[in-house]
Amino acid sequence: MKTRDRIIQTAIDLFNERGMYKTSVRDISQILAISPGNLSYHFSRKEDLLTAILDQYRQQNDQAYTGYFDGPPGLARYLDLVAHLLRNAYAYRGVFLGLDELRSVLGTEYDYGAVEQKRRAFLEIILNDLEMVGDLQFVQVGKDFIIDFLAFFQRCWIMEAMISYPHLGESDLIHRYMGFLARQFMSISTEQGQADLAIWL
Amino acid sequence: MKTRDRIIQTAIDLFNERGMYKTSVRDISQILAISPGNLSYHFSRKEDLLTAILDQYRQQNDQAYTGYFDGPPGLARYLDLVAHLLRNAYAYRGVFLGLDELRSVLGTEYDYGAVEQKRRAFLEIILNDLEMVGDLQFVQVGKDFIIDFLAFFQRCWIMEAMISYPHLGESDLIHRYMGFLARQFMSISTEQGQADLAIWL
DNA sequence: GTCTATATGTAGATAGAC
DNA sequence: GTCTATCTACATATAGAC
Repeated sequence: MKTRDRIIQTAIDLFNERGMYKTSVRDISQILAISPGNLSYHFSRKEDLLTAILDQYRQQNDQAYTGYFDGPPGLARYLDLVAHLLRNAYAYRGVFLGLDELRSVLGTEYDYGAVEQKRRAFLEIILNDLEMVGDLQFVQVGKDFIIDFLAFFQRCWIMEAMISYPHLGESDLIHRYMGFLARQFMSISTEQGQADLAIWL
Repeated sequence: MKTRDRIIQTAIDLFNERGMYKTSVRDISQILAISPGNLSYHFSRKEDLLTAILDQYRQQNDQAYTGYFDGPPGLARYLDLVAHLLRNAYAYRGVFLGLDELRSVLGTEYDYGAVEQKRRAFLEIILNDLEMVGDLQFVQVGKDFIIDFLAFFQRCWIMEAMISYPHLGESDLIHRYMGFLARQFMSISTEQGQADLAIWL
């Protein structure tokens, strides 16, 4: 494993354990038994390291989406996709809790607006498909609202999870928040769709 | 105004403008034209300052709740309460974005679990009352889910707002997120209740 | 590419004079 | 209460050996 990748992985681990705020680049280099200067060679600024981590996260999410679109649309498969996305976010939770430091990167190096747009575009396609195959129906609750809800949920659940349930592990959190999501979907699911929700309730 | 209170107010302002991460105690003392040592006299650690700010925020929220409970229950009055709470959160947005630093305080000095419990207890009373007076009905969507939703929404909206819509001002954000909330309430409102939602849609 | 050594600027925090 | 002076730790940057 290349030093660059080992730095990224160790940074993710430490960010998750202690938080970005309490993790110095010295801590990272110390655990890796490399010099701070060496770390500086690979990532001249802490923000560059952050950007690299975000890129890796985004890549994993893209793969998850691609996997979904490779198969037939269906509520069960979509919920599996979301669970996959939640697990990805959990793996990078330390970064998302460091919002304050993150913002400076999101504003400049990272085109967050584009990511946001893509996510909403995907959601619209997915929901349309699920309506088409008869799993969802948007009579009482509108499609636009559900897109807003899903965007909100996917972006923020990990923060609430770490604040409100810091003692829970990954699987408990996934179960809790997928259950939350499933209950929201109850209001827009057909009878056929509701069958797919059952395992998450 | 006492120096202590001036420190708190200046800190809130700077946290909102630049974020906690990029605001040093030196910055605060410089704007106030006092020495860093003097600031340390009032708040020996930056975390103590954070705790004081959180206390003030919590006090303002408590007042808002008290104001609601002083009058008759009703969906319109409840939505006004939420709008009030959102405005409070906006006023302290810098602190909430500093989640990473916040966590160390929440875990130790600040009994966040108790605050959380109280909030959920309030929500249950409020929703029961609104059901009683005929504004809400929990047939398709359960009361427990709505409590989870409201707790999630109130805790996280400001973070999504600052990430996704950093260019919007207070009133635009309040309008947007109250609209989001109102659309969720559509699914649990009686005809009588829906009249109260109209102004937020 | 990787490392040591080192330098600079800034952070939070403390000690002691007034 | 307020100040100056100072301590320690950190992020960041650079020079130069291997």
